[in-house]
Amino acid sequence: MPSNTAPARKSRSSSIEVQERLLQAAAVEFASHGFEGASTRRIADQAGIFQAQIGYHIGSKDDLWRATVDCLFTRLRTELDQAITSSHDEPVNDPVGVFADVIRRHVRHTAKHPELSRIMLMETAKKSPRVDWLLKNHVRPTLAALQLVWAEVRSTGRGRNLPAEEVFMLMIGLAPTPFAQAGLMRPLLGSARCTPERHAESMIEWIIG
Amino acid sequence: MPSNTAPARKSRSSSIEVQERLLQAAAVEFASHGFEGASTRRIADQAGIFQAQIGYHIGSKDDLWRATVDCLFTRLRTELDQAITSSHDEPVNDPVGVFADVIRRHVRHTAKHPELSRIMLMETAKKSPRVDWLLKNHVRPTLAALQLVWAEVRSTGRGRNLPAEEVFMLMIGLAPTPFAQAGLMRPLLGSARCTPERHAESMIEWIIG
DNA sequence: ATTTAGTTTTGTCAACTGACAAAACTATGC
DNA sequence: GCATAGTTTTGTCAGTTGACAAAACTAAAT
Repeated sequence: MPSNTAPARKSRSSSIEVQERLLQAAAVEFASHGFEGASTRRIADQAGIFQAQIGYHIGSKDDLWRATVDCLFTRLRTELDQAITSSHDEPVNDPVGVFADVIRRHVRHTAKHPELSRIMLMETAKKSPRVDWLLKNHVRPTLAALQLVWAEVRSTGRGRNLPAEEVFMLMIGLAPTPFAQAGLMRPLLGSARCTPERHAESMIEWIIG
Repeated sequence: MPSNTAPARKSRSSSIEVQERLLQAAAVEFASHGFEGASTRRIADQAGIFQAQIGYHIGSKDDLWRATVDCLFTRLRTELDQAITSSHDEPVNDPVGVFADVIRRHVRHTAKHPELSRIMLMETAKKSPRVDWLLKNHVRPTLAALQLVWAEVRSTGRGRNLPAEEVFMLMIGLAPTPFAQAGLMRPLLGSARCTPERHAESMIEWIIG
């Protein structure tokens, strides 16, 4: 690992920039080949660095996977939090509008960055240390935040009569489908129906009604 | 490849039996590691044969993948066809009941054999020769059959006002979620909600209403 | 100018990958 | 009993994998 002390050295390509390219390339590779199928050499090539630098900057292949998911999930969480926390500032309280906004942001984000959905799709077949880590550090915290919003929606009497768990399944299972399985879905549904905007409105209808 | 002529020889373990074990093992391996991550040696070990026999009985790794998907999809199609064709014999015509039966069979089958759903999940991220082959030989024919049933449902005035394409997406995207992503979904939703029966009824409610 | 910490580059390692060749084996047909 | 077709077993091939070691390099601190 790089500098753990001192006032941050400078370097030929600023270490941070290297890590960014690395995590970006890793996301694409893990998303298209899964953890085992992914090659650290291909990732390094794509990032324009040497394979051994992965070990230096991040660590093992497993460390790289976790760092990649950390990065992707943080970006998603930031996006969703904008819908949730911004509502607290407003005087008017419109939980339904907030939840619809969450759905729209989630779908848009999934369409623009299908990597996270695909990585989760591939690694969550059965219990594993990686899945446990994923649940503990990212999925459960995110869903806890969503659950609060959904409870508010239900308390206004609006929204379909669905338990929060089913809403989560609809969001996790359905939102990425047209984009994370684009090779199958685009020929099947047509490109028009695989638009984020259109898919988001469908999902709002299904979940909120 | 084995006997292409003559009255089917006998052998130490009947060639057919070897292929069955092989395809079974291949399904599990491809489903858990994807095409690239799968190892023909692990598959052979699991089937209790030597790696070189794969080449003899089936062919290349790619041939093995296609043979595996052929086998899995045929089994699914047989299951679904029982719901569709059996209704033609009956004097009473109840498209809604038939479609609900299709959903129940699909969900049950996906729960019992998650391998096909997982293989499709992993390989259909983007267009590829394998995806083209999958669409042409299996997905499109199956969906064409389903489309007829859905049209009948809609013509009775029942069933939600959804285009067939969205119904397909719901079925393909949602039916496998609790089982093909069991490592994520069971801890999240609880085992009780991951029952095939319960999930099937939820899906019938979402699709037919 | 020289030390020092951070970073890159090159090289190597055993383990594994899929494919192929050829030998060994086995049951059947004649 | 012997040839034959079908099947299994063993061995090998070049290529790739993740990890590690060490050298080379660079920029800042003294």
